[in-house]
Amino acid sequence: MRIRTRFAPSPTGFMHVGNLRTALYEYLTAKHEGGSFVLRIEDTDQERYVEGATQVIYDTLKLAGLTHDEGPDIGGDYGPYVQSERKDIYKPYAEQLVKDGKAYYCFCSKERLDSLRQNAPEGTVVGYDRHCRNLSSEEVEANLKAGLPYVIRQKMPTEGESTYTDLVYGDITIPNDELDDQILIKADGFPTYNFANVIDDHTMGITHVVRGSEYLSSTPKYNALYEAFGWDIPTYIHLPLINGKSVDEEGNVTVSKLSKRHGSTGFFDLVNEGFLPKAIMNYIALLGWCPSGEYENQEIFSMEELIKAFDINGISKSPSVFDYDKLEWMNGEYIKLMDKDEFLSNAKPYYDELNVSPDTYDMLEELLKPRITRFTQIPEKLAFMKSLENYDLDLYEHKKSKSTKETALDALESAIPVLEECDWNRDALGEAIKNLAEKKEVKNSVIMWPVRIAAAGVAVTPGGCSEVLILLGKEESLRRINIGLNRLKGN
RNA sequence: GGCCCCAUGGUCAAGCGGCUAAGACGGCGCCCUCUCAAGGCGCAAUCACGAGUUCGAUUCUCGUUGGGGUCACCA
Repeated sequence: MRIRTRFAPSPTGFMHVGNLRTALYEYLTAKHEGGSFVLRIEDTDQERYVEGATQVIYDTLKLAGLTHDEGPDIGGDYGPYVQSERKDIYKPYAEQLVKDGKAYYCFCSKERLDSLRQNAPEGTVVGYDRHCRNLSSEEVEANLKAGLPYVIRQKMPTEGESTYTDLVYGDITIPNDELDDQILIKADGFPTYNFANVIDDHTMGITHVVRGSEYLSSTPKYNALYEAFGWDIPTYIHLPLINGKSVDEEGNVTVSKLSKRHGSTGFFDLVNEGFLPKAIMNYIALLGWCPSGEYENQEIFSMEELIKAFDINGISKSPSVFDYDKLEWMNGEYIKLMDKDEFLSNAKPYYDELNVSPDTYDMLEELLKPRITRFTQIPEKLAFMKSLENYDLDLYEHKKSKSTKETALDALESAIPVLEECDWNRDALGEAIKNLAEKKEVKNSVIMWPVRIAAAGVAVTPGGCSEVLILLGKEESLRRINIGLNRLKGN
């Protein structure tokens, strides 16, 4: 059997990383077996329509590297792939069920349903009371003729229990009296999500339904539908949820569904913060799934490797906490793996902002690669290049480097003429400073420390003395060192 | 509240009756070093609790506790 999975997001304009991980697992489930990955847009909720939201979905999948084989934008043999364009196919199915005595028209008003809920005994939650389940056909006819608004509900069994098998969670059994007579067709004529989902999955030939574990307890409702139509029930793969962790003012740690208060949860929010799509996908692949065999203990995976390594048996049952620190680390790993071109194209916008000389691109890559975990950190790392801040002279004091204000003054004074004569490249600068230190019979650091401080005006710089001087250029470096010298002299 | 699911370090997690209970992130320490990183080496830190099954339970069963999910004319 050729596996077919689908990603069925609703166009809300926002792609939660949890949804994206579901999409990833759907993609991997299909691709690992050489199957098809289908994109379907679930837009049956007309009130929630958001302009341009579908584009966000396409953009996300593209950036994330999840290439769908069928979808609204590329077509396929099972279209249309947008539910609102399929509107007309759902109702006949529902009416068929009514004809078969497996569903019924319900004329209950929203108000009646609300009061039903409000009048429920305290602390309990009640479902629909099946008021219209046994209306006589005359009553139904009359109501329809009178133009009363109606929905179509499915008759659910009221006793016994339902069991199904999930590939991750095993056998799940739910008492049937927990199952409501669910609405299939809404008063606006649109199908409910549940109903459309089943019709679409079946008519699109979906073999494996991969979704979040929040559907675990409502799956029997879906199955009841498959059974009512006499269709095969798909293979279910429910995924553990992704949580976030937060600490309140009193120091209490709480874990709950990943949401904004834990940090960014939108795919594009993360991308805008500097997280690379590949790193995000790699990270969420490992959230709730663990590779085994030859891939055991591997952390960095390309999409191709994920496809090869993916195994449903490795999916865990318990929810996991989204760890931004680990994502940050992984992002840094991806940066380290970049080749020259890729690194530069990512860094270039920030370089341009600082008027970085192309002569220093290679050196900057070398300096920055181990020091950044996101490209957005570049401005902060190179802030010293922008201007010389009015730094504290105590910076010249450094015990380990054996630097004091006195030695610093002397170092700068003697370094200036040397630097003025020096070629402005790494080797020459390094050599010149070493020679100077040798001549003065001091440690290299006695010269390097104050020169770097004078040039940068901050204690922490990416790279050392020579690198800082090169980044600033000869003229600017000497200007700054002279300023440092004057300040040390007390002017 | 009913129902369903889950339970190994701070986090991701391996384990699928017998192990000094992997690995990674984070933390800490050391080395390297003109700063900060990176890198190398090392350390600390986990089987929620209680019964039962068994020669032997992290692993199997039951219960307790804790956590999560779900009970819409939302998807």
